[in-house]
Amino acid sequence: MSQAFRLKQSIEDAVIAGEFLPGDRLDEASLAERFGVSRTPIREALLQLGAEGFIDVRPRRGAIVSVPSPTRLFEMFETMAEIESACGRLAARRLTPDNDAAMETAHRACEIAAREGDSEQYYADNRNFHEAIYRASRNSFLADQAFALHKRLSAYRRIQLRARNRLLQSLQEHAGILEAIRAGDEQLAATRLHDHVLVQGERFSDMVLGLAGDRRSDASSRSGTTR
Amino acid sequence: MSQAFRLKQSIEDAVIAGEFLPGDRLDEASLAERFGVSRTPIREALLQLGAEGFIDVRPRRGAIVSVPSPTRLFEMFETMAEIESACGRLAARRLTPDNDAAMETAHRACEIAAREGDSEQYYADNRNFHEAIYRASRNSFLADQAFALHKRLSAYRRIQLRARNRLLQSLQEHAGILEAIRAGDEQLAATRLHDHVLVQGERFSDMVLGLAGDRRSDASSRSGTTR
DNA sequence: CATATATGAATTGTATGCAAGACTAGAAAT
DNA sequence: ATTTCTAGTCTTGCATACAATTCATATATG
Repeated sequence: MSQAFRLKQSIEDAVIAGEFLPGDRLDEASLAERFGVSRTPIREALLQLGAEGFIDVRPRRGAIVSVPSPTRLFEMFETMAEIESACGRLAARRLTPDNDAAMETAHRACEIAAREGDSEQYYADNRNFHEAIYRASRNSFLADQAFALHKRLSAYRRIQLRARNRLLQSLQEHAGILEAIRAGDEQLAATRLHDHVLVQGERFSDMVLGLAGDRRSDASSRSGTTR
Repeated sequence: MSQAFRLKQSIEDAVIAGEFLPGDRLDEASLAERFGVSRTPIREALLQLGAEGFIDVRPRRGAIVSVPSPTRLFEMFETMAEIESACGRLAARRLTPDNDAAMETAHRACEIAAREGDSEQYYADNRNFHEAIYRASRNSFLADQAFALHKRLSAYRRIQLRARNRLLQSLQEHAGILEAIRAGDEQLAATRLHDHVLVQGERFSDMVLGLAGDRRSDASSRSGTTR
């Protein structure tokens, strides 16, 4: 599986790098030619990426880079916010000097990139910072989940960071998150991470989602409670 | 992919049903014979299951049903606890009459199974109850993640629920969770769900730690029992 | 002119064959 | 007796071939 594994990584990298955009078709034959292999390991790589949710493999109709609907995208970011919150909560509870130092290093790198306004560099350093938090949760499984989702959202996060002053605001939020984790304040760390990821999207998504069904506008939804 | 997709489902079901125990080898040739297909779709199914974390495909060394270490298992349950907390928090915020009714129905079913001490039935109804909460988060992506992890842990959860009085305690916890969600108390719902899930994890990892040492030999010696 | 249909091209799904790495068992050596 | 080496067998990884389905284009029909 050496071949297929490398291919999976390569294709995933290409998608993350933006070489294939959401909606682009991932044709088995051309990928096979591009990488100089047969279709078999290409298929295996694509199916694995499909299982991870990275791409969309539709039976008999080929694979495309996933195109989440706006609603789905909100949901993904909201989930990311919840998972990062969890990481921050655990990090605040279990912080070790090692993890503290790693976060500090990553934060410093972000600081430099932000000062220089290098959004491409900030994008990379930002990822390292968040990864440091995932690891600081001292739950490698949770960290894996967080990292996987982070990768899936990278295309959209990148766009988000294009805005210039968003860089400095992001950095400031990072400082606040670090502070809360170091203070061992689980609740605060969780809240700040949540807001950092979701910014103001949460209230908006609540609103959007609320349109679908009747919100719990009190009385009516609570009428049939205990019995 | 019709073939491969069915196979993926079948193999996953077999693993969940306990037909293949953790540590068991998933040989391509015998699976191919069993399902009357060639190795190709079998390989594709296995690789997908591997990407989802259900099984462990080691390059050139074949696939086995994952055997998480006690530490890993605890991490998985802790992650499950965090994800379920998140579902509960959102459910408390967004509860609709539909979702409320679905949870109520599932809860009633659990009640009956618990009273009759039917742990196999409770196992199924319990799953429905938790799924109802996932859906009540009104975040289908989060719900998908929750359900996927729930499936991965099913083998361990099932064993856990064997303990008789655990059924009644579990039911009581369910009631408390429902109450908190209906009251719109996000924090309480999250805490109660967290504890509900993590208690299972802790109990189980205690159990695993108790018989830790033989691991593999234990799994293989039980492979003929099937129930 | 629009819609429906049919035919050919392109693409995916599965089977098979072969090469290469991993496992097993037995012999040799300490 | 234990360990190391080696030969043979078994399993996986990849390529190729063929079958089945979808897609595209052109033609026919109202």
